[in-house]
Amino acid sequence: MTDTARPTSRDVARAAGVSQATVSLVLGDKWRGRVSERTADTVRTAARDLGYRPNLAARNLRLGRTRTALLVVPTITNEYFARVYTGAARVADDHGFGVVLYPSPEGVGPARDPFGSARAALDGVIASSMAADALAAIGDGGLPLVMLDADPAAPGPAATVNLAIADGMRQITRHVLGLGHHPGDIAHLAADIDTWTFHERAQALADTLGTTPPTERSPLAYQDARRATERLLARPGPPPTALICDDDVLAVGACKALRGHGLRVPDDVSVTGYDDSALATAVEPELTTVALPADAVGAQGMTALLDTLADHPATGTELPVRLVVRGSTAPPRHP
Amino acid sequence: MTDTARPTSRDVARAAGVSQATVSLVLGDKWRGRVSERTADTVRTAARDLGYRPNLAARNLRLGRTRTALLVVPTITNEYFARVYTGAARVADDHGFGVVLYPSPEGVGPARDPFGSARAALDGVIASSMAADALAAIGDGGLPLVMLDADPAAPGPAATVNLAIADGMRQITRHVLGLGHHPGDIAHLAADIDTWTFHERAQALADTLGTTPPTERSPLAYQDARRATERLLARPGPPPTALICDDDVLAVGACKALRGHGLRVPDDVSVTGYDDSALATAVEPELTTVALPADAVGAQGMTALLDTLADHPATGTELPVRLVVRGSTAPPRHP
DNA sequence: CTGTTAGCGCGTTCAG
DNA sequence: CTGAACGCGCTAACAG
Repeated sequence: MTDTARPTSRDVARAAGVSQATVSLVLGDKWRGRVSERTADTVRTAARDLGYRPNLAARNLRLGRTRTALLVVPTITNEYFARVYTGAARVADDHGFGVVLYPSPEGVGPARDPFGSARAALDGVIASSMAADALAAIGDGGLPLVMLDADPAAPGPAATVNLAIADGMRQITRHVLGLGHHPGDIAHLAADIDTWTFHERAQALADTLGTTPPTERSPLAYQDARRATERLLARPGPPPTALICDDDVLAVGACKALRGHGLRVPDDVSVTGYDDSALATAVEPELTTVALPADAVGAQGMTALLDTLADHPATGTELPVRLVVRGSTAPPRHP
Repeated sequence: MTDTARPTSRDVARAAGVSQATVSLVLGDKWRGRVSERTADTVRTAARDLGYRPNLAARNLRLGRTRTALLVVPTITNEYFARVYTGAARVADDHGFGVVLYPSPEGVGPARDPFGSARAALDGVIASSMAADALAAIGDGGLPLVMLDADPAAPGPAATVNLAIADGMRQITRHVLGLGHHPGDIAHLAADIDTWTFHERAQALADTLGTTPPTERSPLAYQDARRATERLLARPGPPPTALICDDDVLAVGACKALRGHGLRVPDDVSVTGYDDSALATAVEPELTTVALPADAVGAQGMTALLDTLADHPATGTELPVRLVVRGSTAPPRHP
């Protein structure tokens, strides 16, 4: 009988012999001292018997808010964003909010109308790791916006939650230098993505090395990273003794390419990742990388949005990151 | 100026000097021969100038449908589900629908009120790879339901889209047997998840081997798979010469454990995965596995839901899978 | 303690 | 060809 028309609150009222308003009060849990215990129970029973579910569209229209936030991410195939979502969803749930995930179709580019496609009616938007122009498209929605892992100097968003991306890159670079690698022997496998987070990494790396390292760019996929690494190895001169990668995925692809050229990790070439995804400990050797508190980012982002919605002054935050040393880095063979 | 109240269709009407109805007709693209070209243009201009966006809640309430489907998945940290989503979203978009992703919080267990948490108002639900009892919770919503990768015999859903899971397991098992592995030397690293898809795998494996292999169960995570494999190796008697895993993630964890015990893959032990995720070619050696047409599953699922919504008779489908032979399998050392 | 009333913003009649 | 009027289902005021 799934074809039965859905009962409305009026149906419940009729069945319970009360008015719609009473139903609303009882089911909305605001009847303390306004409706008799017995009447309340009648209403609840009637609702249950009819299988009543409030019509969200009507409720949203009436209340003018939906208790729903949109989380815009560049891609869904990435553990980091899954963890951001988890953190955001947890906080949201604690406040009776829902989170709808919107993977920006163009990857990192301008989100093509998130408000049309993610058809939900929204109270606010959280956007993670988006390019600046994508931000513009989103900011246009007129909704409160919290940016995650994006340029804190950018205008528009009500609040920003950031990671100490540059600090992480400095830490890992110093770790490699500390192992005895010469600045001139270090190369950079960069993500071919035009966002703040990756600009930061390149900048911090160059700053810490005191020079701009040989760099190849690659999309965030194993095969691409492999090819990019091969381009790096094909350059004239001796191969680097250490390869600093913008992401664990790139690092894994790099390891494959190096191995394919008869180079051993970490004996011949040290490799570092960034993110500390599950992948980092799945491969051999395990990756030296930078751990990111992804769920804290999501949680803080949702908290900031909730604060904004409640007219509390939301501000910018920066979360620390942590160097994780594992087996993919070692002193250079010829110190 | 983000604090400006959002303009309504009435505001647009006022600005354009026409009535609300005219605005609705023009913006709804149903004005051919009912509104003058010039008036229509005035309306469109006014709407653009004001930055008008129709209020979804009101529209949904009026129309009684939301053009939104919910896709329920057991976990978001999985490439397979990301691909299912992509396929579903593509088809949905072609039909003016949106897809909201709902990662069932309890993993595979009963989804705790997907209609409350995924606050969107919904026209239908697509659920992938869910346990039977979770299905019950969802089916209760009274919404059209399409099940993906679930027991086709289960009652309830309007339609089912399935993979030839058993066939895939038969193919990969025959491949291993064909390499010369003895049925008694083959072990099974099973997913510790109580769903149809994994029951099928175990059943098909046992059927093809003609016997129930030594089995360890593990959650879908590298570390767990590693420990499970160690338990397998700790069993009395000679180690297996081939290890058939329910998933690529398990296979990768197994490879780590084997290597830790001084066993080489595939020389000492052959290992197989299932899914053909990006991971399968990221590790060394690359995994022999079964490729799943995940986006086709999502696309078919959405098509079936759309058909159901349009009162077309939707039926069950089964999609073929494909064995992919790579470097992780080889003949046993002592044939 | 309970019922009546009004209106959220939209799309769709029906009368002009 | 256009505008006025109605109601989707719900909840917040207010009246009894």
